[in-house]
Amino acid sequence: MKIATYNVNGINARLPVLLRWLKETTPDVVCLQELKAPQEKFPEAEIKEAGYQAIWNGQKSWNGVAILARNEQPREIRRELPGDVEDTHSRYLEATVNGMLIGCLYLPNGNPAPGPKFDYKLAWLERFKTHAAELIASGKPVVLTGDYNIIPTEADVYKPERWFDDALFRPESRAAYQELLAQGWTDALRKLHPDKAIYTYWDYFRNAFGRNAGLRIDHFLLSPAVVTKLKAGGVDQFVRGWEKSSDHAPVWIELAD
DNA sequence: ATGACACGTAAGACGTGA
Repeated sequence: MKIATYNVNGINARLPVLLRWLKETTPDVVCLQELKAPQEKFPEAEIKEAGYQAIWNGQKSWNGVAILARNEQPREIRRELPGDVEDTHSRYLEATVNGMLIGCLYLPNGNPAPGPKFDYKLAWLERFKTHAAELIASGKPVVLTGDYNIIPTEADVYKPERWFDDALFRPESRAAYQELLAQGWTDALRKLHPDKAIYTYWDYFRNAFGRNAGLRIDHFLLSPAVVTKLKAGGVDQFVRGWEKSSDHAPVWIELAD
């Protein structure tokens, strides 16, 4: 079973790239973030034509998440992160596919920090930690994947000193990520490649991709029942080099059946 | 310190992203 995550930065702007990537790599489950499309503008027909059934949580202009499954209908569990009825951002979607619980998340960016946007990020992280603790306590196989907007360590950024004051790398953000790991979650890509420089995002400016000036901010956190099945994982970096690419690349893991 | 690029919205810049 291959599970992938991809921040598309606009599902309709990215549709040709998305369909090409699906066709070439045929993941079984796909979590998408930054749809940047309202619920009714999701390209359901094209996705279905590609062999995927989908659930999605759209929003006009910003945010938006989706879960796709190949030849299968994802069974929706929830479309909101619990803990704040006032939160209107479409940033979380949860479903079961093949008995596996999949959480698809688009964590707030949080810049500029400090400020209200950073406060929102930290509050979202608190809610996420609470929910993650409940999920891991269930003992079920759970995969929490998406754009975390957190650079976990200095090994996950091309030039750490440039990012110390950024919301993605500030101590509060990194500490929250470590607290998730302390709950018992495993960072799948880091476990598979402990010493490798792995990036999942390269900004559009200054030829960042050509210089490999990247960040690792899209992650897979696995519950213990899933870690035992982990066979492989990586970044489809070649997709970032395509015409009209997102600034993120798809990330994937392969699990034993 | 700034801005470069891309997206959506909406019809010209502007807010946002990371």
